[in-house]
Amino acid sequence: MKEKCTIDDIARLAGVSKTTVSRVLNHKPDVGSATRKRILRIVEEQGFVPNITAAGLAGGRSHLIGVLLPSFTSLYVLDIMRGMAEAVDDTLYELVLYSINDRASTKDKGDVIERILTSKLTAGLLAIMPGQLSSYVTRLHKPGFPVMTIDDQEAIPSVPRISADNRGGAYIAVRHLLSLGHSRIAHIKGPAHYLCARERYQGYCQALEEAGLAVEPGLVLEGDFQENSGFQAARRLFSLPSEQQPTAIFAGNDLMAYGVLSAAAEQGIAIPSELAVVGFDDLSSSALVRPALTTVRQPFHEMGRLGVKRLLTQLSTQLYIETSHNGMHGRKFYEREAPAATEHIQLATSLVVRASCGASHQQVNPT
Amino acid sequence: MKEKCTIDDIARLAGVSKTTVSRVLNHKPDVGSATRKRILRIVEEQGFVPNITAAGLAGGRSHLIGVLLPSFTSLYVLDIMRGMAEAVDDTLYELVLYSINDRASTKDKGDVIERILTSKLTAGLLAIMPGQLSSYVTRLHKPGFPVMTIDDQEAIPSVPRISADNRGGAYIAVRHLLSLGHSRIAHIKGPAHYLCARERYQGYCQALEEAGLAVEPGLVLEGDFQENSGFQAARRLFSLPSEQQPTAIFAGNDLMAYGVLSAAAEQGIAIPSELAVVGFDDLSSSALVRPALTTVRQPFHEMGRLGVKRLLTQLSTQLYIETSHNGMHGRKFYEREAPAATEHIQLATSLVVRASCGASHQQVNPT
DNA sequence: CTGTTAGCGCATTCAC
DNA sequence: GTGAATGCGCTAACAG
Repeated sequence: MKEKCTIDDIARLAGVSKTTVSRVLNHKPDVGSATRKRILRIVEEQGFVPNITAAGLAGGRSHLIGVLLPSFTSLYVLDIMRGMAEAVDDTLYELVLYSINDRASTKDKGDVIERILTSKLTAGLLAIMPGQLSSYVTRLHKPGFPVMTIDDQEAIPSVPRISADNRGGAYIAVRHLLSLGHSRIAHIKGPAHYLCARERYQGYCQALEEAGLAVEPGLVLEGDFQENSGFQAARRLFSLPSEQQPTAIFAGNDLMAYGVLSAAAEQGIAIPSELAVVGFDDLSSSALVRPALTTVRQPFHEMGRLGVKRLLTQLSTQLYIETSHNGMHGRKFYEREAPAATEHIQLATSLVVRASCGASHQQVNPT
Repeated sequence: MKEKCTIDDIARLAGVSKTTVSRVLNHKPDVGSATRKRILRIVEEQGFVPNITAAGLAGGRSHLIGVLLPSFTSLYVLDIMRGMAEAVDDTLYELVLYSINDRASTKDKGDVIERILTSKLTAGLLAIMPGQLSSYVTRLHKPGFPVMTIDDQEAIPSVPRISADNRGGAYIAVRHLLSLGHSRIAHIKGPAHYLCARERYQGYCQALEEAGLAVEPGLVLEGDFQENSGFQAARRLFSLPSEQQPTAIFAGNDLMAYGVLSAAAEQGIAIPSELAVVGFDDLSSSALVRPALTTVRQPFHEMGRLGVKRLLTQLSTQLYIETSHNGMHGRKFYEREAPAATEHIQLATSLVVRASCGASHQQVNPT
C-alpha cells in the first residue's frame, strides 16, 4: 500500500507497457493469461487503485452516477439510497449527490439540473421522486446520458422508471380488511396529480368491486399525503351518521394514517376494536406508533438497488453499441438513434400486518 | 447552452488564450478588467460549466468531498446530509457518497475506506457517525487530506469533529423535569462506549446535583439505544416498590423513549399524568408518536452544513500554504507539518416540549 | 497478443 | 498582463 501508485508504476514492475496493464484492468479479452496473471498479482501487492478521475477524462466516460433528490425528502429516501450504494459497491462507479435546495424557484432548480448535464461529471442520473422537476429531468435523458426515475409522481413516457406496485399493494390491503369482515371501508386518497395516489385508489376500487361492494363516494376523501390531512379526513368520517360510519380506513400513505390514529385517539375511538386502520409505505416509524400500523410495504431498498443496476446496464449497452459501430466517430452516441429502454419496472409490495387492523401479526404477500 | 463547450471554445470566442480564461475562472488577480469582463460575459452567454474532472486531474486537487455513512444509519442522517448538500450548493464542490456495507467485516470496511484515499477521487472526507470505523478514518486524516467526523461515538484526538452539546441538552431536559416538580427522575443511559451516552449521563447528574438531589443508582439503567432496551428498562423501573418508582424518565435517546411509552401503555400507566417521559434526538417520528414526545433536539442539519464549511476552509488553507511555500515541490503537502485544526465544534441543543412531559407546548432554549 | 502514439480538458509552470 | 508549452493518469486509436 504505497503512498501513490500509477499505472506506469505497475507497468514498470511487471515489465510491460501501461497499455497492457490498462487492458487487464478493464477486462479486455486480448491479453495473454500469463501476463494477465502477473499484472494482477502486482496490482494486488501494490494495492493499486486506478484513478477514476483520469479514467473518466481519458475514456470520455465518467464513472460517477448522479443521484438527484429533492429536499422535501421523506424518510424512506434513505432506504433507496442504501440500495443504490449497495448496487454500486462492487463496481467502479461511485454515487454523486445532487440535492435541490427547497427554497429555490422551480426555474432555479431546473438550472441546477442543467448543470448536472453540462458539467459532464456523471455518466447518468437517478432521480428520486423528482415530482415537479420531472420535466427538467426528461430533458436530460438523451442517448448517451441515461436517466431513470424512481418512484416518480408521474409517468414520463420517454424515461425509464422504477416504482412499486401501488395498485396491487392497495388491493391486498383492502382484501385483507375485507377478509377481516369489514364491509364499510373508507379511503383517504393522496393528491390526484400523484400517479401513485390514483393507482392506489384503483386498487381500492378493484378489491371492493371484486367483493361485490360498491365504492361509496361518501367514504372516499382526498388528502395531501401529510399527517394533518389524514387527521381532518378522519374527523369528517367520524362525523357521519353512525350507520354510515366506516369500520375501517385505508389511508393513502402512512403519514395520513398517523393522522387517522390521532383523530381516533381524540374522539376516544378504540383501534382496532372499533376501527381498523391501514396505511401505505411502511415508514420505519410505523412500527413505532401506537397502535403499531398495519401497512403496505414498499421495497425502497430494492428500488434503489435496481435503479443503479439498470442504469449500469444501459451504460454498458451504450458502450457495446459504440464499439460495434466503430468506424464512425469514436464517441458520438449522440447521433445514433436511441437504444434506450424506456421500460417501466414495477416491484411487488407486501402487506405488513400490525396491531392497527386487528389481525394477528403476520406478513401477507400478494399472490 | 450549447451541446458542449470547453475552455478553448470560449477562449476562441473571446479572442484570448485559454490560459487567460482559466485565470479569470479561478479568480486569479492578474487579469485586465476589460478582458475579464468580456470573458465573463461569454462564459455566461454560452452557459459554460468547467469540467471539474479535468480541473481536478490537472490541478492535482479534486473538487469532490467524500461522505462516509455507515449503513446502520438512523433517520437523522438525512438531515445531516441535507445540511451538507446545502453548504456545497454554491461552491464548485460536489458530494460523493460512500456507504459501508453492513454485512462486511470490520476489516473489509477498513479496506473500503483505504480505497477512498488511494483512489484520490475526493479531496477530503466527512464521516458521519463512524463508530467502530473510527480507527480507519483516523488513518486517513493526514495533511493533504482533511477528515472531519460528525457526531462520532468517540472523540479521536487528532481528528476535528462536530457534535451536539449532549451534556447541555441532557441538563436542560432534566432541569425541565425538575421545574415541573419531579424529584424522582430515572435515566436510561446509552451504551457506555458511546461518548454521547456518557455526556448525557453527566448532564443528568449535574442537573440533579445542582437541585440538591442525589443520583440514585437504582434509577439509572443502561440500554443500547434501541427501542426494546427502553421497553425492558421501563419494565424494571415499573416493578420497583411503589415508593421507589420514578415519576419521570429521561431516556438516552428517542428510540428508547418509544420503548418506555410502549411499556407504560402495556402497564396502563398514563402519560404524562402518572409518568413524564423525555427523549433525546428529536427524530421526526417523535412528533408523531402518541403521546408526542418531549425531547432534546440535535441540530443535525447545522452539523452537516458546518462540517462541509469547515472542510472547505481546511482545503483552502492547504492551498494557501502550498502556494506560499512554492519553490519546493508543487504538490507535496505531505512533507510539511500539519496545520490541521484538530478542533472540536460543539453545537447547542434545544428542548422541544410536547405532550409526554405534561408541560404546555413550547420550546426551551439553553441559557 | 502487445507496444507506440495521441489526446481527454484543464492548471500551471515559464517566458514575454 | 498575457501566451506557449508541459503534464495530471489514463484510454483508445493505430500499427506491428
